[in-house]
Amino acid sequence: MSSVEDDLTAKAKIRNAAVALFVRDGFQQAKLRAIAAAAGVSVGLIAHHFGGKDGLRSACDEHVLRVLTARAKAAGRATGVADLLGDYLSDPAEYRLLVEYMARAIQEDTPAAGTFVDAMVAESEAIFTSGAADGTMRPSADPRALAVFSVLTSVAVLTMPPALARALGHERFGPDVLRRMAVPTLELYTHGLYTDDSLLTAARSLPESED
Amino acid sequence: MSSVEDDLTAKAKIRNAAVALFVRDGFQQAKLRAIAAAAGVSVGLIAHHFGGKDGLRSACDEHVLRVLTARAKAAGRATGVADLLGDYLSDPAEYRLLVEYMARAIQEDTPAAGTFVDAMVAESEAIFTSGAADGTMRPSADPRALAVFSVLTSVAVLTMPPALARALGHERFGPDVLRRMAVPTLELYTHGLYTDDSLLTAARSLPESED
DNA sequence: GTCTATATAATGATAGAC
DNA sequence: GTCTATCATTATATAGAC
Repeated sequence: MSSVEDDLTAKAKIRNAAVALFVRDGFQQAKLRAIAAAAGVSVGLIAHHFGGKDGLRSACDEHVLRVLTARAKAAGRATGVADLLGDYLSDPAEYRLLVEYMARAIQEDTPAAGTFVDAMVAESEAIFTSGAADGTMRPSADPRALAVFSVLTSVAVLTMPPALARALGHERFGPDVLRRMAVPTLELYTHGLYTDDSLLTAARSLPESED
Repeated sequence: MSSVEDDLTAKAKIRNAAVALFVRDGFQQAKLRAIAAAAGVSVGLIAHHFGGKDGLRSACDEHVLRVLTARAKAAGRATGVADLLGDYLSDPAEYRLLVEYMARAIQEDTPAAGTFVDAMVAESEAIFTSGAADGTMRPSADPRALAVFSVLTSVAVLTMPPALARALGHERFGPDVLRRMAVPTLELYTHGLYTDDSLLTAARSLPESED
C-alpha cells in the first residue's frame, strides 16, 4: 500500500491524510499535527501548501467532490442515491472513504457538500417523476420532499451512530450493516408498512403550516 | 420567560444553558465561557458544581434522559419513534430542545444516548411484531433491522443537515419542515414506492455477508 | 455558593533557516 | 519545498479569597 503512496507528492499525501482524519475525527477535532504526522510531513508544510486549516478543508472538499462526480460521469450516470450507496459497497476502500467524507461534509454543511446535495436531490426527484410517468413507481404528492427524504436516509445510513449499529450486533457501521439493512428497507419501499390508509389520510388533512 | 428562569438554582441554570449550547454548537465546540455567560455565572462555578466539562455533559445527559422517559411514562406509553417526533411537534419549546439534545447525544454516542436508543429500538421492534400479529402492519423478514431503520430515520430527520433543509426552501430544520415531510413519508410507509418486486427479490438473493 | 486570578496545556499561525 | 522554532490565542482546570 505504501508503494503507491510513496509516489505521491507531499501535497497529495497531506490531502489524503486530511481526508482520512476529517472522516475519522471530524473537522474541528482533527488536529493539524495529527494530519502532518499521518502524512509524514511537518505542520509548517501544510500551511505552506494550503494556507491553513480552512484552506486544507476547502482543498479536500473540492477533491472529493471532483472525484465522486467524475466517477459518476465515467459510469455514464448522474449522482443519485443508489449510486452513492453502490459506490460505498463497490469496495475499493478509497471510495468508501470518499463517500463517508461527503456524508460528513453534508453534516457540517460545507459549500462543496451543498453542491453535492443539490445534485443528488435534483437527480432523485427526476427519477421519482420519471418513474411515476412510466409506471415503475407510485406518484407522490410531493416528489421534492420525497427526494429529500431519500437522500437524507442514505446519508443517515452512511453515518449511522454507533448506538444504532450496536443494536444490530455490530461494533460500528460498515458494509455488512448496510447489506443487512437492504432487505427490510426494500420491503418498505416495495410494499409499505401499514395495511390501511388511516395515518396517511390523517396526515393529509393536517393544516399546512403555522409556525 | 426570565421570571421562571430566575427561580432556578444556579446549578439548574448552568445545566439548562449547557443543554441549549450543546444542542446549538455541539459538545466540543460549546465553550464553558459561553455557557457561564448564558447562565449568568462564572466559569469557576461550573467547575464547582460539575467538576468540569465532562461532568457537565454527564449531568445534562442524565437530566434529558430522565425528563424524556418521565414524560413518556406520564403519558402511559413507552419511548417510541412516533412519540419522539410527536414530542418534538407538541410545541413547548422545552421539549424540542430536549429531543434535539438527545438526537445530538446519539450522534456523539454518549452513554445516556445508548440507553435511550436501546429503549426506542426495542419499543419499535415490539410495535412492528405486534402490528404484524394483529394485521395492521405487514410482517418484515427482519423486524429488528426495520426498527433500527425507523429510529435512524427519525433521528436523521431531527438533525437534518442544513443543505437538505435548503433543498426544501427553508433556512434550517424546524417544525414546518417536519410537517412537510410527513405526507410523502407516510405515503411511503402506506403504499411503498416501487410498483414491482424486482429490486426486493434481488436484495433477498444477495449473499449474506462477506467482509 | 460564588467569584477572581492563575496555571497548564494544546492549537493554529507565522517567520525564517536550509 | 521542507523543516524547526516561536508566537499568540484560547480552553479547561485549579486554588484561594469572600
